[in-house]
Amino acid sequence: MAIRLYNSLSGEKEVFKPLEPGVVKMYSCGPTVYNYFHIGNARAFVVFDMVRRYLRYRGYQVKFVQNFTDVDDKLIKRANELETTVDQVAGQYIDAYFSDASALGIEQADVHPRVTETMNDIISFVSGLIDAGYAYVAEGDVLFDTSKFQGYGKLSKQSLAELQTGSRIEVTDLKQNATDFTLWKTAKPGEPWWDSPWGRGRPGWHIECSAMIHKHLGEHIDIHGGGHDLLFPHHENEIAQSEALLGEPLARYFMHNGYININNEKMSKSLGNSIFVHELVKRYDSRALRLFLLSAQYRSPINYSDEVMGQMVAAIRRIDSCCDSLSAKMEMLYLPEGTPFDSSKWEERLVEAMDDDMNTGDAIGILFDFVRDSNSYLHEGNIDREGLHDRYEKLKSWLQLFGLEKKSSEFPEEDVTKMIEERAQARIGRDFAKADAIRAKLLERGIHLEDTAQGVRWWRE
RNA sequence: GGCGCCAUAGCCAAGUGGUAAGGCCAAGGUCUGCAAAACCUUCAUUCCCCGGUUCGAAUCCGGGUGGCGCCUCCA
Repeated sequence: MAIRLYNSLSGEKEVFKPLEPGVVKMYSCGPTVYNYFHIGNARAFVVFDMVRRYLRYRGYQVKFVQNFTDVDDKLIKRANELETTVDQVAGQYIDAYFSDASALGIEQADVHPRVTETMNDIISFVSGLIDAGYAYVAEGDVLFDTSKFQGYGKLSKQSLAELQTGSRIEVTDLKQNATDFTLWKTAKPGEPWWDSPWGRGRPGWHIECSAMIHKHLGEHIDIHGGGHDLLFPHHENEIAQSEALLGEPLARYFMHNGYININNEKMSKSLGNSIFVHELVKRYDSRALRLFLLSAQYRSPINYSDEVMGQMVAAIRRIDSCCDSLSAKMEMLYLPEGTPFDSSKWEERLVEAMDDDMNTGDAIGILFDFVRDSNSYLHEGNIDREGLHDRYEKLKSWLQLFGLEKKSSEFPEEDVTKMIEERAQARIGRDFAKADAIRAKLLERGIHLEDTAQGVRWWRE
């Protein structure tokens, strides 16, 4: 069985075969750190985190790089608004990225390069393009000459002629063709700058990724990812830069995730409906948000709403409940040892779903099938230690694969424990009025109690 | 104008030629001091519409209709 991935280059699902057997080099476009990231950004981060986890799950050694754009127009604008420096703004939102991403179960990449730390490599990349005849200098700016690169448009499947006629790109006097794009930009007064052979300035947007990929992963990589909106022009331009200088291919597979709508509307600044993960993780169990982001296959558009989030919270509770029940039963004394549980059929189903272009919608369906099956097993009562253990381990390994494992940081507060104990005593004395009063009191604080054969279980909303 | 995507129940979502997974919601039942959780049962004769191919189509082909994205910073 082989993994198949939809490759934006071909527009088809292709059998995944890395350049070097067993090793995957992967790059995904990270955030411009001028603000907290919103759920649209989050989808891309979660999707490629999931891709990375699954490739590892299937035995690949994955080297994953995701950048931070820490100098650009938006950052400069933001720094001016706040009357502070670009460095300060970038630093603040990089910290915020790591904390919000971690809440979403997104693992850190192997390298998180920053533009400001890659300046020498960017400058020599641009120099190389000029020397090779693919770029020209115009009044301190450096531009890529799209007419010189034969493959321009192969990712977006646009011909140069069409792009130029339909173009809304700002045509300046500096550009030889409307589709030419900036590699290096002269600094205006008050803007951050770096010395270069073309004067003081800073990199254009696209060049950083080409330079970073080259620096950290080499001349060719296996997977390049990002949101669908990056397909053109960003990734098209990266291909042009990298392949002009280094030869084909920049990446063997380009993967693009779909959009998120908010209440069936496009999320956009002008509608003022952007939703930031930084705020959302305060309202919901962050695993519910991650589950939402993985609930559909990554290329489908998904729609965010409070109703859907409510469904996700319920779904997470169903998983936790199954996990808790399995582990609670294992604590029982006098369990027969039994025989190992054969989970290979389940595993086959999951792998088949995920191998098919990371079909998390299907895979999560299978996860819930397994939850139901495990609950039935528990319900029948004919349980044994091996059966419980093996099911528990299977469930755990799947939750880890999806990044949905429960964090064990929730310790009961002392007074909660005390009240639960008090209620247990009341129940033993058959003082149900008192027991129910305590339960109601805890519920007001969002704490739900469940009486089980193994004692009281509780969870927080 | 060019390139591309999508349409499956109240909500979400799998299913790409063999007769509709799964989750949430809802109804009935079992269990429970009562709840909750869990389990069992029920919940789309039907997959936007119209043609066609086929023994057979949600799935393939043609034509509609309705949404959407990119071509400008953008996940």
